[in-house]
Amino acid sequence: MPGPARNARAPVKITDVAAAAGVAPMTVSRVINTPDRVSAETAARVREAIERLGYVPNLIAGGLSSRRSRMVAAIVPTIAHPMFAGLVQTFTDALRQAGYQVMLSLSGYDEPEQAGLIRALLGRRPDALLITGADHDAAARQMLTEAHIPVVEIWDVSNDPIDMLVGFDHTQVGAAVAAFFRAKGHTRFATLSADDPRALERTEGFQDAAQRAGGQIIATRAIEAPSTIQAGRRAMREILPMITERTALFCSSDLLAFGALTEARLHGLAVPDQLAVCGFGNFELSGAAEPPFSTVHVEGAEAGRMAATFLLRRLAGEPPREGDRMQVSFRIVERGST
Amino acid sequence: MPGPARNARAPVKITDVAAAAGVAPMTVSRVINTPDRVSAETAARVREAIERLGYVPNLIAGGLSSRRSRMVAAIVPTIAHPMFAGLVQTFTDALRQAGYQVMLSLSGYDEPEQAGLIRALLGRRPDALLITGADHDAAARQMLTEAHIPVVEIWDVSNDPIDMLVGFDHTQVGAAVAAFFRAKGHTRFATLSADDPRALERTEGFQDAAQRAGGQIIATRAIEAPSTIQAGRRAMREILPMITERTALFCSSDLLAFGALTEARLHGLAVPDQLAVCGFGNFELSGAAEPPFSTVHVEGAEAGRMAATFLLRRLAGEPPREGDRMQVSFRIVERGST
DNA sequence: GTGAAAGCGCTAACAG
DNA sequence: CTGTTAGCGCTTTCAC
Repeated sequence: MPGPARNARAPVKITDVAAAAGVAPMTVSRVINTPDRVSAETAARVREAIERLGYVPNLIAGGLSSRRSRMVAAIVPTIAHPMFAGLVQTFTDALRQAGYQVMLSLSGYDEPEQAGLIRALLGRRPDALLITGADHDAAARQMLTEAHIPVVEIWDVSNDPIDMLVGFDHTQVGAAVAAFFRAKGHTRFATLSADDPRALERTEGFQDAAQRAGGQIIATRAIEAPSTIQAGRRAMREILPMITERTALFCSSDLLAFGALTEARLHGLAVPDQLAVCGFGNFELSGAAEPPFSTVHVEGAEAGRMAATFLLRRLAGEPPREGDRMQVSFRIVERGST
Repeated sequence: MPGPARNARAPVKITDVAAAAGVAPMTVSRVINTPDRVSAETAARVREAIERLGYVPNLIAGGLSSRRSRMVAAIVPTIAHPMFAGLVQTFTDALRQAGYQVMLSLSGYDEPEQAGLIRALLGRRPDALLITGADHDAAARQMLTEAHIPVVEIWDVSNDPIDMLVGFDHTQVGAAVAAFFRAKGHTRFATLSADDPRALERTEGFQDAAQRAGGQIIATRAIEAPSTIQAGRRAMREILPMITERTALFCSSDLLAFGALTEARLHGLAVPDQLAVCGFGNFELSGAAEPPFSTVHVEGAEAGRMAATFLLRRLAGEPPREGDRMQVSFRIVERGST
């Protein structure tokens, strides 16, 4: 047992600062947390002592006492994805400015461990929690509910959210792309998709809308999440033989779309005349590649900001309200591959 | 199976479980932390109570008492970068398996806030800390030292590390690329670089080695970090006029390299005959783009794993040792753009 | 194998 | 404006 045996150099604590400044510990606490309740001179003396001793307040102890950890837990599948990376950045920035620290956890795309992860995070008593997706198993949902903290679900919609929600309907995204293609006269459609729940929703939304509009699905491929360029190329090679006439392809990620386009070009397919392609995500790649390609843009950064705003509002003591369910907007960015 | 409904808003604590199981709180604690010191029957009874009440131990309280938070802080500039995303993933996974939670913080590329960030993290009393880079200002360095916890610096080398180190010499990377180009008979060189410290080191290492070998630097551009494809394209357009003869270009990131190659192709430059290009990072893009391009591969995932191993060793009570300074290996992956 | 007492370092709540 | 008194929920230590 490696316990804390080595107390040769004890860390500075609030009583040390208090003694050095000739005040009570509580006064030191006030200087740090509610400076306006302390006289200027006292505050100056205390600050000098803090500085001199290199005091770093123990937020663990403070959190236990105040029952506010000033931490917010965030669960996202991955950060390797520009989509989530951007969202996490803005979310984190917004919360940091309000004095909260974000505990980020990566859940990956297999969700069996989800409940365990949530348990581990709740053990740290975060003041609030953000979680990706709106479809959690019973155990996870129960823990989240019983934690009695503000929770925001992102990146999806749900007719039965746990608490707050900032997302969009992936089915609608797929349908919008199908409508976009239809308006350009397409009747033959294909899809390349990762197999995570939300990518599949987009794909199904696309297929359903395309078929309802009288179109034909001539090929579909689902690859194991996460999406990669190489997976896009491989999948495209498989469906290439089926593309004998003018076809419109929807990919659940820009990485897949880029891979598909690369492969299509190698095989001499004319884009967009023989093959029209639309991706999802509006990664830098989609606009910076040559030629650039069409994609669906989602306001991920805005979603991160909104999620933070919702949580902060509740953390400030405001009651839940209607507007706590927000649709994140998306739009199709047309770039010549369609 | 979730048990009887408990609508009481007060969270379940260890004393509730103890009462329900008819034991002392200490016994509940043992069942959770040192199960082998409790009789099987008692343990079973306690576990049943834990389950039934939905008890989630308060790690904040436990941490305060045991002086071990079971948290490890990690500071990286960004996660939008595949390099760091991979490193963070393996680091996090390795620590989670050992029962530690990683507090991830994004520092961005402007390092004035560095000390403030470190202070905020240390306030949570992490048991250990990982930080990117080896060049910290005096205040940051002092806090890190006085925290008396294991610290590992990554992604760089230093002749004066704070504690442990897992990195590589960016100057050497640049020099290796220069030698590689020289061996192919190049004498005219150019560079595209981000302006963060380590990218600049790689670039300078390249330039110095190229010149010492009798080569000539005909063009250099530094763009503001972080690197993007678009920035690579813009910078490439600027230096295109100077590429009148066979030239070898080193880019501090694969994103810049991809942008440069895209632009070069648009302008009809023959690759690699008129322009040879080598990137850095071995992002998926470098191997999956068509044509694929040469780059420097760094064992980032391995670095994350090693950093975790070093920290865990020390957290297990082992004393510091020599091997705590590790060179991460790199190699040039040749792919036809050179 | 189990329990009782005594804090961990800080802040809420209440004086003065 | 400042200080005092009690804990926060858990684990350490030591007793049985």
